[in-house]
Amino acid sequence: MSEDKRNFFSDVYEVVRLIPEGRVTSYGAIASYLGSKGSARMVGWALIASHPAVNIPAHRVVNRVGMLTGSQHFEGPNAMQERLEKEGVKVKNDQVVDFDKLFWDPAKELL
DNA sequence: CCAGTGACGGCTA
DNA sequence: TTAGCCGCCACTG
Repeated sequence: MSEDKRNFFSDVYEVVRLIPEGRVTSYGAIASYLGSKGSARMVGWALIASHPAVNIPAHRVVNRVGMLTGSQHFEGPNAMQERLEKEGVKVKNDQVVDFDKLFWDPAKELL
């Protein structure tokens, strides 16, 4: 594993950890903030690699429509949804309710 | 080395 | 408006 890639991973972890409770963001937003716009897949891939290794609220990261596409990669098929609801984020059919209101853009909020 | 796949996103028909 | 295709980047077979 190259140093560059590891740096990218660290950046992803840092941003994800900065997400406030009850708020969510998208892979593309993080990718864009890190300068890898268009490579949202890398963000998701980084989360997979980080999931068992680093303790980060990956459940607060969803796709651009607010769908819990990665719920299957968690401890259970609905672990991600339950965690979100536990933080006050309502989820309906693997899909975040009021996603546009709960959306947390690192490029704006974090600035 | 080549082809297929994937926690995505934007564009075109 | 909704549905489908292509592009990104790294990994696996």
